[in-house]
Amino acid sequence: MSSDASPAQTPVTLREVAAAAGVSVATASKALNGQGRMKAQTRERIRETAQRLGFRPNSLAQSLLRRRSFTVGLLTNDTYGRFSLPLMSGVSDALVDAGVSVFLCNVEDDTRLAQLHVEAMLDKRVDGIIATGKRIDRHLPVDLANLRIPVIYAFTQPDPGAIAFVSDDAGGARLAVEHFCRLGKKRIAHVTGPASFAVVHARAEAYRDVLTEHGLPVSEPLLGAWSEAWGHDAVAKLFGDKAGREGAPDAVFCGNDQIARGVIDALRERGIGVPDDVGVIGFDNWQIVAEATRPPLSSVDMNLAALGREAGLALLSLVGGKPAEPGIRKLPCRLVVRQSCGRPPGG
Amino acid sequence: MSSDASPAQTPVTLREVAAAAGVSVATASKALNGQGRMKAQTRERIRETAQRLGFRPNSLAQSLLRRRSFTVGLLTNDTYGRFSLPLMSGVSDALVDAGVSVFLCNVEDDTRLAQLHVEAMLDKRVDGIIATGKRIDRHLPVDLANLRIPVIYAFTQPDPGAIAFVSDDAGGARLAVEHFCRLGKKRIAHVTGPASFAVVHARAEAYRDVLTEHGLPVSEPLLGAWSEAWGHDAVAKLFGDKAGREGAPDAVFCGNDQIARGVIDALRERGIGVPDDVGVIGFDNWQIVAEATRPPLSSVDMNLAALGREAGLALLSLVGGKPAEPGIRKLPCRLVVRQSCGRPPGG
DNA sequence: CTGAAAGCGCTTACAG
DNA sequence: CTGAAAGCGCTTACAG
Repeated sequence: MSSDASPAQTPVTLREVAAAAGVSVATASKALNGQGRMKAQTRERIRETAQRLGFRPNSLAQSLLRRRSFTVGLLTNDTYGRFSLPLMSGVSDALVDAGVSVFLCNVEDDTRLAQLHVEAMLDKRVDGIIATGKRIDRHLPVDLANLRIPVIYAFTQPDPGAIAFVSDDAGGARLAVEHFCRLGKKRIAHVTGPASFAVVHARAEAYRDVLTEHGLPVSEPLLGAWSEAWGHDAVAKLFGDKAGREGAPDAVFCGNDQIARGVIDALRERGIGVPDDVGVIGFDNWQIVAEATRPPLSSVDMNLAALGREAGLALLSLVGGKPAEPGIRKLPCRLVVRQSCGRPPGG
Repeated sequence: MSSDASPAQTPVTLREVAAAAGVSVATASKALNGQGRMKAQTRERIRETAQRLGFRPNSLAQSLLRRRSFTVGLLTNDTYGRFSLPLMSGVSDALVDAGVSVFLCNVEDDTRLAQLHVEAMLDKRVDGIIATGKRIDRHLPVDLANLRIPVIYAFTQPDPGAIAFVSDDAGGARLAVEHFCRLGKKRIAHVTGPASFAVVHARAEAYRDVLTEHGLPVSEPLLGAWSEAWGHDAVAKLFGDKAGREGAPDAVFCGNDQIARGVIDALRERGIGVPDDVGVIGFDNWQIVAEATRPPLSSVDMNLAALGREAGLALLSLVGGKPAEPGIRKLPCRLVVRQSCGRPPGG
C-alpha cells in the first residue's frame, strides 16, 4: 500500500528523472552513464534522483541507438533436453553477467518452425545466435550460413567455415580405456551405439588405439542401439552361455550410460561381480542413471555446461568485434569415477 | 556470391524501402501494415519493393512505440530440466505463433541470480513472466508479486492472488488406482516419496479415497526417497522374506517412475512376475525410464507440455488486457498404459 | 559545466 | 490519396 511500492503502472523515464533533478535529459543521460564532464555534485544529485524514482533505462531504446540488443538466440532441436539443458544453462550463465539475455528457440526437426524462430530472432535484432542440437553429426533443419550476425555452433554439425565447439569424444574414450589399463585390466571390450553416429567411430578408434598402445588384444567393438536392452544382449554375446569365463572380458567400456546399465544388470543376473570380476565405464555421465546403477557407474562426462559457457563467451567476443579463427574446437571430457570400474591394484 | 544474398551488413530500413518506392516513410509504413487508405496500386508497389529488398521491420523500434516487446521471460529453477523442459517447450510453442519470443532464465536456487534475471527482463520490457520450477510446493527464490507486468505460475508455488497452473496430482493418482480396480486388483499398495512433498499427500489421499470407494482394504502408503533404491527396499517391506505370498499386494502404485523401476527390478529378483502376479504403475511418465523397465512401465503423465501451453496462452491473454480470475488451475493427468499394470480380466 | 538538436527505426494522428 | 510532423526513450556530437 506504500505509494512507493509500485506507484506508476508505467516505468519511470529519463525525462522524469531529468525533470525531478532540474536538468536536461542530455545531462541526466550523461550523469548516469558516467559520460561527459559536469560538477560532481550535479552528477550525484541526478544519480540519487534516479535511484529514488527507481529509474531503469529502457533497454529497447538503448538497443535502437546502439545497434546492439544485448540478446542472443539459442536454437536447439533437443526436445528431450538431456544434452541441451546443461549446455543451455552454461550459455545462459556465461551471458547473464554481461547483461545479455537468451531467447530459447525449440525448433524440433521442423524446418518451418526453425525458419520462424530464426526470423523472429532477426526481427528482434539479436546480436548473435548459438546453434545447438542433440547430435554432433547432424545439422539443424535450417541454414545459418549467411546471417549477417555471428553464429556459434555447439554440439551440433557446423556449416563449413563456422566456429563450433564440440566434445572431444576420442579423448573421452581414451580417458576410459586408459583408466582400465591403469587398473590392470587385460581384456577390455567396447559395447556402443549404431554405426550411423559419428561418435561411435571416433570413440571406437580411440579404444583401438589405446589398446594397441598398451599391447593389449583388440576385440571388435559391438555396435547396437543406445539402450539398456542392447547392453543386456551384448553381455550374452560377450560372455556366452558357458559357465566358465576364460577369455571373457574383464572390463567393458560402454558408449553411453544406458548401455552400461544394461551391461551391469545383465552381469549381475549372471552372477558376475562388478567391479571385482568385470569393470564397467559408461559415457555421458547422466547422473540419474549413473547413480541408480548398482554399483554406481563410472562414466565419461562431456562437460556440456562448460562447453555452453565457452560457446557463450566466444559469441560475446565475436559480437564485440574480435575476429576468431573458424574451425571446430574440441573440448576435453573428464572421467567421473564411481564404483563400477574397480580400484587400482592394491588400492 | 550473388549480390542479393547478403548485400548489406546492415538490415534494410523502412526509409530505404520508401525511397526505392518513391513514397514517404509514413506511406510505406501504412502500406505494409494495411493501415490508412491509398491506391491499391501504390500499396502493391510498396509491398513488392519491401519484398524485393528483403525488408523486415525492426522489432525494437516497433516495441518502443507500441509499448509491447513481444517477448516474455521464463524463469525456472529446474536445472536438471526433467519437468521444466516439456513445460518450456509447451510455452514456447504456444507463443511462437503469436510472434512472441521467450527469454530463458535459469535461476537455480540463487536469489541474487534470480534478481539479476528479473531485472534484465524488466529492463528489456518483457510483456510478462512465466515462473516455473521443479516443485509445485516451493517458491522460486524471488518475489514476483508486485511487478507491474502480468505473471503466470506453472508447476511452482504461486504468490497469493496469482494465477497458477499445476497438474492435478490427486486426479492422476485416481487414474492409476481406479485402473487397478478395473483390472480386478484387490490388494493395492502405494510406495511413494518423502512426506516433505505436498504431492505425496495429495496422491496418497486420492489413493485412500479410491480404495475406500471400492470397498478395498487400505494399507498405509510407504514413504521414502524418490529413488530406485527405495523401490527395492519397499518391496522387501511389502513382500517380506517369506516364500508364500498370501496377503501380499497384487498391485503397487508408485509415486514416481524411478521408484516403480526399483519395485519391478526387486520383484523380478524375487521371481514375482510383473504384471501377472503384481501390477505396477508409476508416475511422471518419464519415457526413458518407463521404456527401459522390464516390462515397460505404465505411468501417469502430468501433461507438462500442455500445461506449458496453457500457461503461455493465459499470459498472452493477460498481456492483451483480458482480465482473468486469480487462482490455481489444476490440469488433468493421463494414464499411459504399457505392460506393467496387466490386462483386464479376460483381456 | 550544461543544454538544444539530431537521430536510432518505426507509427500514428493530423493536414493538405 | 499522400506526406510532414511529432514522438516512443534514449544517446551523442556539437554549441554555448
